Amino acid sequence: MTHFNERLGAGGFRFTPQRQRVYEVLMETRDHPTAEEVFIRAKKRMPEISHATVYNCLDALVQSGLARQVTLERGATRFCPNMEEHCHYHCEDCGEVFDVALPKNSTLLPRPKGFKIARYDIAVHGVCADCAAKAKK
Amino acid sequence: MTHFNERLGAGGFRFTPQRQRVYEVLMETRDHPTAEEVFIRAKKRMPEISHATVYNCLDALVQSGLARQVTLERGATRFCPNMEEHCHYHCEDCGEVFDVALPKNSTLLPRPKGFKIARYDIAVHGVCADCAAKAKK
DNA sequence: CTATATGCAAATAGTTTGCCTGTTA
DNA sequence: TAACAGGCAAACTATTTGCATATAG
Repeated sequence: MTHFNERLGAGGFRFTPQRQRVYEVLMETRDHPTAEEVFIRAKKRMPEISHATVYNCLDALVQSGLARQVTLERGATRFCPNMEEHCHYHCEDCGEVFDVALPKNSTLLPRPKGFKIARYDIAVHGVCADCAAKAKK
Repeated sequence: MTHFNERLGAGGFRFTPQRQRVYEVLMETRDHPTAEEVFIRAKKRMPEISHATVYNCLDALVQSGLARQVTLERGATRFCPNMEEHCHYHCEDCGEVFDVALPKNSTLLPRPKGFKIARYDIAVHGVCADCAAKAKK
C-alpha cells in the first residue's frame, strides 16, 4: 500500500495503523459511509480506535487527497475514496449513493473570471432504477 | 406575495406568518445563511419565533420549491431561495457562496439509464477573485 | 371546528476539543 | 527524542422531538 504512504507523506501526515485502517474501511465497501459508520467498521478489527481518531483520520485522508467528503443533505457527512472525476447519484428512496464517471470534455462548468477552482462536487438527487421499478409494482 | 401562497398551497402547506417571515429573510439577503442565521434574522422582527419553527419553515419552503438546501462542507446546512438552475461557488478563504447561472444546454450530466433525476446540486470550491487578489499583496 | 403549525424545553445527533499518553520518523 | 497522533471524556453545535396551545382554512 505504497500509494497510501506516499500520499499521506506528501500531505505532511505520518503513517499510522489507524489511518491505514480507516482507509481500508473506505476501500473495502464503497458505499459512502458516514464518519459514524466508518467508526463502527474500523472498530471491528481495531477495538481501541476512538471516535475522535476516526474524525482525525478522515481529515488526514481528505487533506492528502486519499478521500473526499460528500455532503448530500442535512445529516452526517459521507466519505468516499474515489478520487476520479465523478458525480454522486443519490437515491432518495433507498438512500444509496452511486458514483457515476463524468464524461471527458463535458463543457459544463462556468468559469467566473478570477475564481480559482480547486475542486467541485456534483450531487444528483432522484430515484434509482431499482426503486423506480419497485414503485411501479 | 401570491407566488409564495400558491407554492406553499401546492406543497400542501398552510400559510403562516412565520413561513412568510422566513422566506423574507432568505429573499432579503441572498447570502446562503445557515438555519441558525435565519433564526437570528427572523427573530429581529418576530421575537416569539422559535428555533424549531425556523427548521419547520425551512423544510416547508424546501418541500414546496421555494428554497433549496445547500450542503457545502461539514457544518450547518445553508439555504437559498434562488430556484433557477445554478451552481454554488464557494470561496474557501472568505467563506462566501456565489450563485453562478448554468449555461443553457450544458450537456453536463450523465443520464444513467433508469435513474429519475429530480434535482442536482453543483458546488465548486476554490478561492474567489477578491481573496486571490488579497493573497497576492 | 379540526387538522396543522407554533413555542418551549429537553433530547438526540454529529463533530470538536483538551489533556495526557503513546508512537513515528 | 521531538513532534505528531491516539484515546477518552467532556464540550459544543446542529437538528429533532414531545407536548400543550394557538390558528389557518
